[in-house]
Amino acid sequence: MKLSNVIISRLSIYVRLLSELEERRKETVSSAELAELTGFGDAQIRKDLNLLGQLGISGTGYDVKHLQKVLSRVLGLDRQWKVALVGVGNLGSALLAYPGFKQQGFNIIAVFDNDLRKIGKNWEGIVVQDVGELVNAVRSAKIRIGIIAVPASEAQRVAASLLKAGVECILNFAPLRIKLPKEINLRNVDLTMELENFSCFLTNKSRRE
Amino acid sequence: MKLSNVIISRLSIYVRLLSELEERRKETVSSAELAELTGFGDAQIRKDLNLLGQLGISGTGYDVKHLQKVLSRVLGLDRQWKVALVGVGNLGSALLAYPGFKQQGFNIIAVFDNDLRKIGKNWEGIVVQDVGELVNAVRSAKIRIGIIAVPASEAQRVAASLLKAGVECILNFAPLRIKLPKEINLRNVDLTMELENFSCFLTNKSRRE
DNA sequence: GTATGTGAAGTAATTCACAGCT
DNA sequence: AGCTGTGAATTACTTCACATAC
Repeated sequence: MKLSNVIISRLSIYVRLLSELEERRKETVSSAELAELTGFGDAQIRKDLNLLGQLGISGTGYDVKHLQKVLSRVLGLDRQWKVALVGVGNLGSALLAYPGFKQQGFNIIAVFDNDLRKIGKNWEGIVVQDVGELVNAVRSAKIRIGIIAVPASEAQRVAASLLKAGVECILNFAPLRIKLPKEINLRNVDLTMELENFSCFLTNKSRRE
Repeated sequence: MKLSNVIISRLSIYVRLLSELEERRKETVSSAELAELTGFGDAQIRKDLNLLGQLGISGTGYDVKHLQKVLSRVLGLDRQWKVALVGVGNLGSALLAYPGFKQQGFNIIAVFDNDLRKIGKNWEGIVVQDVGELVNAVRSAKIRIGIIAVPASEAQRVAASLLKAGVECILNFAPLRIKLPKEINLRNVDLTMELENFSCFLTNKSRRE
């Protein structure tokens, strides 16, 4: 079963919505209701869910509890994941303190920086290690997910270390395109790019008016 | 000229790459070189750039300086944008301290929170205002871009206030799908979703092996 | 010769619309 | 009656391939 990124993104949204519905003791939910809640089309929701098996009941909808269980399993949320974070600047610290990660089973268990003032310090309960120790530390802890929250100038080097350490997935916050072999699952969160989308939108909007 | 989001994202990448090339005193660049640097196809790059006019010179490539100027204008990077930030928790503080925004002309000039301990305090040079003042403050400052960095439970309400205040673009960091009229340019940065993509990837990968 | 601009072909994602199940 | 599952149609995005321009 090969799920594309856009589908996985929607599954993430469904699973969150479902836990909400479950809390509200809702037993079943129809694709039309999910469409209303998410803003996606109802057919799309049925298509997405149908990829995971025949989960729906005609005339009734989907069983909230069951669907949530299936989605959680498919997304790998029924287990714990170890994560390495590189860079404890403003953004890195914020990520480390973000409670949402642990809630979903993502545990940042190793943190690295190259700033001597930070190395050895306790940061949200984790001791910051020298980035020079990254390869060994990440490899021996068998960490498969890495987060890059360092300045752009260092990001490519950090990525190379993570690769060497055997990491399979990298979330990059540095505003540049890292080059990595394509078997690595690389995702970029580029905040400036998001704002540039807005400025482009507003610029062209005004031009039209 | 209607540019889709994927295209705007690529234009953002090009413009950054070009400023790098300009610093290195590179005069011209070909679509093949840009393809090598970005990982996109060369035809795609030519298609993207061609949307902005006939900017290339056959047999030579694109003039770095000129192309950069055109891209900056299209993306609206040749002017200043006022931004409102709602929520000064871990993430909000990190965004406020992030130097990349100001560099690109995005100035966070108003900050809001509902925490009495934060209201009135100076945060990176800006006084935090009560979220109750948001509508008036944002409207009178004519701010068109808003960033939501509050917990999920409050995000929809904050979005409604921003809408009321006349904001046209909203960047949402809360892990839920906000409902807004479609003329608002809403973009979501969902960190948990990114990690869920990884856990899904790793789960299915292991299953295959 | 080298690199652009661009129709045509190919691929992916979404929406439509309805047969068939409960 | 109500809602799913799904081929068919549509739309969006990407890649190919080559005539054209420098």
